[in-house]
Amino acid sequence: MLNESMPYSLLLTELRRLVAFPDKDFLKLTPLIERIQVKKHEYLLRAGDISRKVYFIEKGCLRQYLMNSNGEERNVYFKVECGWCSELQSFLNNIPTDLNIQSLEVGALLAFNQKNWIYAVTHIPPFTMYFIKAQQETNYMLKKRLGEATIETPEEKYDRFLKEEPQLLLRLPLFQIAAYLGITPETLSRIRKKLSG
Amino acid sequence: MLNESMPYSLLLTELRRLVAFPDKDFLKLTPLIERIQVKKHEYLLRAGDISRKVYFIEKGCLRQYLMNSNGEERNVYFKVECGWCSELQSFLNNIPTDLNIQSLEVGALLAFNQKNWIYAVTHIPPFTMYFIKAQQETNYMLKKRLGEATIETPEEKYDRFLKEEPQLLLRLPLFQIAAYLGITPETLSRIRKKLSG
DNA sequence: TGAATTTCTTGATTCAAATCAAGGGTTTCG
DNA sequence: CGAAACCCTTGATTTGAATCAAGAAATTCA
Repeated sequence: MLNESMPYSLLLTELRRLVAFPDKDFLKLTPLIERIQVKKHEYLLRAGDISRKVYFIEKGCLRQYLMNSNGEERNVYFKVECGWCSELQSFLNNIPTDLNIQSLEVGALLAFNQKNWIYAVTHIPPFTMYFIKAQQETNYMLKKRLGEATIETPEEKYDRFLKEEPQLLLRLPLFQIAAYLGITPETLSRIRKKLSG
Repeated sequence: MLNESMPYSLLLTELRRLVAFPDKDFLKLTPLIERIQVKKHEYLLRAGDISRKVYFIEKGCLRQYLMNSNGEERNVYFKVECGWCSELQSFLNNIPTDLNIQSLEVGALLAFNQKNWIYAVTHIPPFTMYFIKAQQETNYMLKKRLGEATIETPEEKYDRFLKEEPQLLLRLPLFQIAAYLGITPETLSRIRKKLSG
């Protein structure tokens, strides 16, 4: 019986959060995985490149972001321990991406390359089902954030952030949070002052 | 050999856009499908309810939207012929949704209930793979729209809409487009006047 | 440790889009 | 067909957040 002290235990725990994942299937999965160490501020994917890996975070924090022609950035999401970070549009179709993935901390990642990921998703049924459910979660989060992005005031966005993702406040610089909420650092600073004073 | 004049041909065409879909698998799929006629303005899902169906549009136009506590609405997306419309967070987990799905035209839909959909995705491999790819497309679209929602000006948003989804302009009222772009109908009207004059 | 860099705060000002308001046009449907 | 409801446009006004600017604080790393 696989347990929590073994390598890959974080991944197994995450898989079992959404589906029944028999040990025998997990033993088919682990040989497909590569370990990667990342530095703070290291890039894992840059706009214009083709995504070659799907990442699972054992330790650290990644951001996925878009940049417009003026060089302004918007963070699509942050992912931390037990989260996945990928850009499948590019990864699955071998086309250049518009998105960037950057590490914001020293981190430890698990990675699948294209061949191994496609093998896993087509030959390990519980992984397939896990993946569909995980994609669905991301999808739902994005739909909600898209609605909120244009309907909420800066203060409402910050309140929601505090309520829903307070742990991120402790590990991210405020200007990254501003770029996530879609407001300027100055506005964020003023909201925080107002709420504290 | 299945062909384009049969029932469900639109669905088959769409499935084959993303994966190889053998006739024998398609014949396993079609018995799982229900046909639904919808009226203009009919609701297929309301916030607070549990989603019981996944819809494929043969004819018509659906919008998926969020409403805030002031009753203001934001359209997450519009889907037309050959598109899917669903809220899997609710559908797969049997929990109430935050989202609404409404028909904007008289329409003809194909629908899967929960039991049939889960059967299809677990027992018809090409459908599984199709679904992962379709989810990934939605995901990518949402990430891009989320970034654009907070970084672009109203005029840039309308320009992009004209460039990327011009066909929607011809079939939707302008206030629905405004609620999609995240601007007021007045602002949209002024942008259009400026561009035409 | 300390200089250099980066990040955060605060103030003054500007401006674009929201809001408020009202009239004209169009569609719906009894 | 005609009244009612809905949708779109235009104008006047307000306002909240962006921008511009500068200095303080914190962090990085040689």
